[in-house]
Amino acid sequence: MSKRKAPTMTDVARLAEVSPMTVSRALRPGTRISSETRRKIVEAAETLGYVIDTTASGFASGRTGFVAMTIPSINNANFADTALGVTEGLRGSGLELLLGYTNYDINEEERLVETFLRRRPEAVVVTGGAHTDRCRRLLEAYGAPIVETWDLPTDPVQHVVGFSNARAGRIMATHLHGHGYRKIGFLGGEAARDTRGADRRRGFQAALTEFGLPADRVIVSGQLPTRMREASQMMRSFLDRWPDSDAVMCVSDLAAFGALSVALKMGLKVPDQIAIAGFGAYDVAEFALPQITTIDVKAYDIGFQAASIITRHLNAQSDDQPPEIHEVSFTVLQRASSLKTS
Amino acid sequence: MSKRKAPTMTDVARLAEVSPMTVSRALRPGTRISSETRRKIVEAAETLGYVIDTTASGFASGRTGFVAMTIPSINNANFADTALGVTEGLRGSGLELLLGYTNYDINEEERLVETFLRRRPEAVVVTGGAHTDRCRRLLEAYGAPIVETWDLPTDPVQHVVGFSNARAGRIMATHLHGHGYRKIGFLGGEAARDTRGADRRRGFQAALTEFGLPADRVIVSGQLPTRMREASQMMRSFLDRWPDSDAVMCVSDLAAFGALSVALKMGLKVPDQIAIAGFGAYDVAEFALPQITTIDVKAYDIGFQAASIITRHLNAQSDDQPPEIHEVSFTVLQRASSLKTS
DNA sequence: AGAGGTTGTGATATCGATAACACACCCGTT
DNA sequence: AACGGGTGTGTTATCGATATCACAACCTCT
Repeated sequence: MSKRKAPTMTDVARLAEVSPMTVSRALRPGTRISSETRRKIVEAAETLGYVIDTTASGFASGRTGFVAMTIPSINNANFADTALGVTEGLRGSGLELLLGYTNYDINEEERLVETFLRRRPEAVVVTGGAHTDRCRRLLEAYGAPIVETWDLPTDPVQHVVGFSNARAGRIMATHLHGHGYRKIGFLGGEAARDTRGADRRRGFQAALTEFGLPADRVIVSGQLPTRMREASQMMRSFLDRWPDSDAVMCVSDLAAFGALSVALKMGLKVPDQIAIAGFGAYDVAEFALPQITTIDVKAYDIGFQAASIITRHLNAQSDDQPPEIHEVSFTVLQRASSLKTS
Repeated sequence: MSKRKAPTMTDVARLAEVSPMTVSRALRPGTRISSETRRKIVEAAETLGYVIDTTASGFASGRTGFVAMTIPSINNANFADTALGVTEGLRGSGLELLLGYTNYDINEEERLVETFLRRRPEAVVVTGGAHTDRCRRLLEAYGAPIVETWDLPTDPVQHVVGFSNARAGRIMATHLHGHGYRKIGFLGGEAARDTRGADRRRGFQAALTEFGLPADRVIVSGQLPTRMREASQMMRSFLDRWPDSDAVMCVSDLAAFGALSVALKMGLKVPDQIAIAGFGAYDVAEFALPQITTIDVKAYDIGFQAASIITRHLNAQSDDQPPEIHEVSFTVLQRASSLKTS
């Protein structure tokens, strides 16, 4: 607790009777040093309680040893899986992952990205393809690999690992239509902040229109993220306004669970009177009664591929690698909540 | 494209036709500089997409401007709330929060703490009071405020903001006993890794014993964290082994939901045939049918108080402030899952 | 024996910012 | 006119480590 100063490499060097440069080598792998000298130095370092200062070493080597990642919400199983994929994909590269969350707000994202860039990460992973102009400029001016995830932006900053959210919405509409549902709605997908959810909604609506169905049964909440609480209120409004509806897709499984809860409390039979579908393959969709139909995105793979792009580009000799665009797959998990029993 | 270097202060200085020192002043508050010069410099910085390098500035100024925090799991609503509390509590102090997760593993925690200390954080917040010996030594030797949270360690490293998990378990046992349940079990609370969950379990068991009830109906899984999937399997084992049980507390609400799902699927009436209780006041406990009885911990407050301890001690003149121990409150939310209808 | 290579170590410059000092200028006061 | 004090800017040294080059000592091969 005292303000005594931490020992430096020079202190260690003095004690071991070598130059600071030799200490530096002794504490790193892959350097040429005699084992006797190294032993002496490691012993001196232990004696002094010396721990290397990455502020200084990163400064001198030009390497900070970390990758920055922004996600909309800390507490989200999908993004947590992607973060896990990045972490494991970076293993062995000497890079670690630092996370920050944006609360689904691109202004907050801009602030966060700037904060991260101040620490000079060796690469940046962001969620989504929508950014403030300034955030985009910062990313473009920053001389390191940038990966956008969970989306397929039409005009990417650099690398992309994602999927088409619009197509995911479209596929769920097709599933519901194929199982005989005709009065179909959507909960969530606020356009200004949850751009990926909004893309799913628009793809969903477009498909309904193509099937000759009306696509106006939509409830969008200003409250983000749309989770159980928000969705349960939205479901009440939805059933109030369009009581004859026979199916509803929700922007996420959490929302779907909130909607399911309301439907059951109101005495509706799911899926015979109303079908409910979600997105994201959360645990809660699997353990709900009935189980909730959802879309399983390879969230872990998104992160893992992002990490592999990063390590590949950081190791590349050439300065001028082209950006990579990876599309990941997703699958519909058809479950009881959207499969009529009769 | 990826190896282009990020712009430096000297680049900005050149463009704005001033010295680097003047740029440094222009980008910091509380420095003397003419507003015209500042305007010119800020404009040049924007043009270049320049953001200050805290590696270098921290190096020169001896301040790193961040607080490190370790949490067991990224995807956990309670810890996310605590992290949010820290973030907001630090607002205005010029400090930001960097998070790392330990996956409920104190060895991983040690590794993570060491990694953080290399970056010289101005304070460290950890979850829980159980650490490896070496981790403890590192924290004690590090000359900055340390806060342990979510627990009341008998021998704290320094500051503490937490509550007694044993007492939480005890209170839930009292609640179940008070509502007429007598054959009561517990799911979860693995001792080696989830020490806080284990404390809740032990407090729970101790209370049962005091009521003259057997306290051996316990299923502990080695799989961590104990969430819906793990808990559903544990619940099957539990009901298989003690089919006459009339109540069960689970280590968390996620586990409780998994257990509820199994009970309902097996045709058991909740709460009349079996009561189910959780911990943590997750959304899923509120939206489940029936709603799940749980304990609401002031997770946000834990973080906020930790932040206020940190800022207070960093600003203190004296070197020798005593450690602070804050106990936060929690409340039982009595819900349908443990309130017999007859 | 001499050329050529390898190994282990040291000396020096440097990374990007800021602290500390220096200084020129302007203003109001005596 | 001389002085004191504030203001805005530049110069220099420095934080703790590493990249790079230099070099001595030793080895191997012809």
